[in-house]
Amino acid sequence: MSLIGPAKIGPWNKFMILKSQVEWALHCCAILAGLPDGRYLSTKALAEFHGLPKEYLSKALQGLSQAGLVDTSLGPSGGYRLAKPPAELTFLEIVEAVEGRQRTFVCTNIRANNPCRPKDHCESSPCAVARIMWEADEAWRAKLRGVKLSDLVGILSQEVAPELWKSSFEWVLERAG
Amino acid sequence: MSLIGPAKIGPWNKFMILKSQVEWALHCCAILAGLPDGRYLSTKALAEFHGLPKEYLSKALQGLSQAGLVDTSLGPSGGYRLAKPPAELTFLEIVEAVEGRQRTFVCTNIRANNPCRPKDHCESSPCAVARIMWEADEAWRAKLRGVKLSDLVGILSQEVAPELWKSSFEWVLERAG
DNA sequence: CGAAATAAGGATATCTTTTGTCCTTGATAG
DNA sequence: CTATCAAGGACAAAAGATATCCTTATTTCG
Repeated sequence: MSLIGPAKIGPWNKFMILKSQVEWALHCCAILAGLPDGRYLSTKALAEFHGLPKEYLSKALQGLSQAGLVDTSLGPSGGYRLAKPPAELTFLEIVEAVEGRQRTFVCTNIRANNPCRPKDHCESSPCAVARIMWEADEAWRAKLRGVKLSDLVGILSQEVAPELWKSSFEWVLERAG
Repeated sequence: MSLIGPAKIGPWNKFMILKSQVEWALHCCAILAGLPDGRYLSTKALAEFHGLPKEYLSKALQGLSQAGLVDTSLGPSGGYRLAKPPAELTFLEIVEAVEGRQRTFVCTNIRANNPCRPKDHCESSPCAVARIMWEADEAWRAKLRGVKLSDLVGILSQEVAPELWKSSFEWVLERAG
């Protein structure tokens, strides 16, 4: 059997996908980057601004907090702010804070099941297949490590319509404690 | 709140992960690469060699078949063989045949929920966040596109113990139709 | 021709992960 | 003192991954 052209897309249209919380966290950090010094923005405001479920967004923000990327404050006028300048915060840090640090390829070492293999056989190094897949993972990480939050803010400040940029800034300021 | 050092690993130790079928498909292709011209190896043999559930492995091989990476043959002495030389078959092709071609980052365009946004507002270009994430995806793909199946075979032929290499080859030959 | 082996693939079951809600606790500002 | 906040535990629903079983059409071999 053979098909002409690229793979027929059957049940295989679903790919490994990052959690939606990663998208949420990145957008939230972009907003926090515009916050004046010493002020905080609450989960409620961030959820409302992005049209997201507040309780679930909270889990993503807790991830950022546990990773030390944001500072938090309790009580009225509390919320989140960045723990360091946007120029020192990378995409990779944000992604990993929410999604974790595990590789996308997990080696289950199926070479060990080879029936020709002596029982006491011991592998010297990780499986070659895994090493290659891990290199691709590292290329992905390297790319994200090279992008700072300040880069995103720079792009947005050019792309977003000036009126929208301004009104959004004011919207946030009204709610920042 | 702040924690010293890297992210605390809580429930976040699970990362987006490729299907185990990707690993299986790569190892199976490595075996098929050593098959003499015109011969086929069955799902049954591939499953037994790698210690995998035959019926489920079959789904992965069907993915390879639908993508045109392997040829199949029915009946006794039937099975799979590569549809092209190992030097022309990339890791990316194999991974995508099983896992699909979708990006790891899905943009749900949450910027559209911005309450400051006019209702008739229309975006010119994809979200900047998505574009950055997609560049990382492309770096991952580029890396896998650069690795040929023949590269893997080359590494394995050097790393695998010569006796094991030889006995495995013979094991496969005995079962190849 | 008939029997055995094969790939293709549909139907179904189970387990894990993702997504989301609800509630309690302790801290803080006004 | 009260309202508001983050942290986080418990729980539920939906989606995806990991299988297993069965049917169908095809091919080889005796």
